[in-house]
Amino acid sequence: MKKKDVKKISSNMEDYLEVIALLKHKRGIVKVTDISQMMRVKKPSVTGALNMLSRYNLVVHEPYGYVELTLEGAKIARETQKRHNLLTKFLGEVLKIDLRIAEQDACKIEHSISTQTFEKLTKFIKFVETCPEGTRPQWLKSFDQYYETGCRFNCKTHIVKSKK
Amino acid sequence: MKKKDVKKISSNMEDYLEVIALLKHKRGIVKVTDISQMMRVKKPSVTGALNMLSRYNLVVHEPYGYVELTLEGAKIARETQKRHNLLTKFLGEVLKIDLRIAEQDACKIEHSISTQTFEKLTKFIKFVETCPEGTRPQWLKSFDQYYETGCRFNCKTHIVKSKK
DNA sequence: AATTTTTGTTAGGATTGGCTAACAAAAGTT
DNA sequence: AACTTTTGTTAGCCAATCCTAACAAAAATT
Repeated sequence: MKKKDVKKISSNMEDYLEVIALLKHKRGIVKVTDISQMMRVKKPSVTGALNMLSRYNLVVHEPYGYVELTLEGAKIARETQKRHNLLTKFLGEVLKIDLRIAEQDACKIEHSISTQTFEKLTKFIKFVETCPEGTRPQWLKSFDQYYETGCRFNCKTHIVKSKK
Repeated sequence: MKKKDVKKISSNMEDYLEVIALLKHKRGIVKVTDISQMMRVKKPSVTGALNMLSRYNLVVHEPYGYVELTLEGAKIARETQKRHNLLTKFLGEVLKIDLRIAEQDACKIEHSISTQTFEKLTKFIKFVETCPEGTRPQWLKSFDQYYETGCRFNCKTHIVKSKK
């Protein structure tokens, strides 16, 4: 099956898969009620979503039984979570957005970013995290200050000074 | 009317408003066919969307007439475009994502970012653009290299070297 | 002015996704 | 075992979007 033939599922379905994976991980079993609570939708909506996910072969779900992800479903869930975590990290750690808001934004943006953006951003965060200067690179601290005060210290000047 | 009372419109409606504003700006008048082409939907879909936007008082549209944005509609369109441009800039100029892809991503993400993220990112870009080192700050060049080669030159070392 | 072409609307249908009310099944209690 | 509570499904409804086919209005042509 070529890439072009893979029917893309909706953001919504991605969200369901993500939640199912999370519950599976946290509790071992996945029940309609739990999904319902976590997704903040009523139970019939969950039943409906599960039917659709079953049609796409992304979950296995016998009526009144537990919910299981298929391999394909688990894969999509993992990928979605990866995007989610990446974005949360970028917004939270790099930009220092409030965690709650970073989470909310990540939750929505996660369905929209291209592979290329995902990869660039991954590298970018790695670039920030592996900075030899310590936890937070100088230039980012400089940005923090710029954001707070509207002023900036010149990177070069600063470093030269610190060597005195 | 308090903020909480403002009924939020869908991403879709935001897109229509954005396109209408764009056409208004480019051609002076806005016709169903143009919207249809730019949105890549059929004309009946446009008629439908315009009816909905009219109900929300975001456009004025007499049957068979031109389309006009109301003040409120224009405001939403402007804000959406601002988010769009910001994201395109960030992805394109900072991360150097291919322009086409940056555009596509921006187009989707623009509907999802919080005010806080918008503002932080705005400052971030300003921080990058007003860098005293020239067009592209040293740390970003360093990232470019890191992305290309997987290796990084130490910022301090580099600067010290360049002073010899 | 009559005809043709273009443009826009209506009517009717599909899909996704959510809801309530009512019922059925499973689990827990006495 | 019988009853109650919890859990899950079905049925039926609504809204947002999109579509096609058919029609109506406006614009352009002859």
